Amino acid sequence: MTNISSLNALGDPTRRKLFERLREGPCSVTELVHTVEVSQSAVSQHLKVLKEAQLVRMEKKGQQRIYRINPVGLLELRQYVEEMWTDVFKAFEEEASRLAAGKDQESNSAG
Amino acid sequence: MTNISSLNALGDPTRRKLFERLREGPCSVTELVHTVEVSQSAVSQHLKVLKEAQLVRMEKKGQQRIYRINPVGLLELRQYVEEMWTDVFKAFEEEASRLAAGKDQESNSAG
DNA sequence: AACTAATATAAGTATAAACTAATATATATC
DNA sequence: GATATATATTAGTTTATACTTATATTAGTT
Repeated sequence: MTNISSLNALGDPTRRKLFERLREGPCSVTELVHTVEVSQSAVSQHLKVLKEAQLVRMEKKGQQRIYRINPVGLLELRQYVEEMWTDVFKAFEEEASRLAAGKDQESNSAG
Repeated sequence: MTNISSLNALGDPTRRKLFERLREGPCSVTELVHTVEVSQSAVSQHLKVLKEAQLVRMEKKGQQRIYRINPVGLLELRQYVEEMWTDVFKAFEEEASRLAAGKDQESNSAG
């Protein structure tokens, strides 16, 4: 569970920009290069990372390489976050009712 | 939208471990140090990053500092992912029906 | 086959970030 | 107030990674 590559991949702001550009629709590498301020080489390297995280996939079209979002990685990420969210929400609900019942138990035991 | 600090914070595997430990419940820094294989100093630094991303919050208890998950950052992350997911899902539905309707339009226009 | 366009890969460099050791701070206890 | 415990912060080092330049690959064009 800890080794969730999509989180790692989206940790970088340039990759996030690329990913968010792709959310608008599939496009070529050259187009993607225009959306960020790094070299074509850097973009290709970022795309590789995103691809390995299954956040994007690639399709050949003539000389072009068309990239688009791959739902697999995003789904993985989504499930991770949802699981977290459910747990945290549950924990907070429990704590809230605990506090509502008897708030100053801890301060009593301390002082 | 691109500058989402929770994604950045959870990009690091050590911080993810700490965060996931906290999901099980609040605990002190010393306890957190035991869950990872880095120094106490490193843990404190990671906690600082997580705190700045509003993924955790801290509360004093005697000499101890009790950390727990802060839903704010997680909610932010959740919303980001959900928005992505919705868009991507929609795009894929559209594309699927487009493919079902007339699959070989592109190959016609190319050749 | 030579040439161009689009992209990927390799190699090296620069930068950021994670880490450690040492020290400072805060709280508690004697 | 001295001492111990828990944690934060500082400074410096190491490591990872993002980046660039140059080159290789792949596909299309003449």
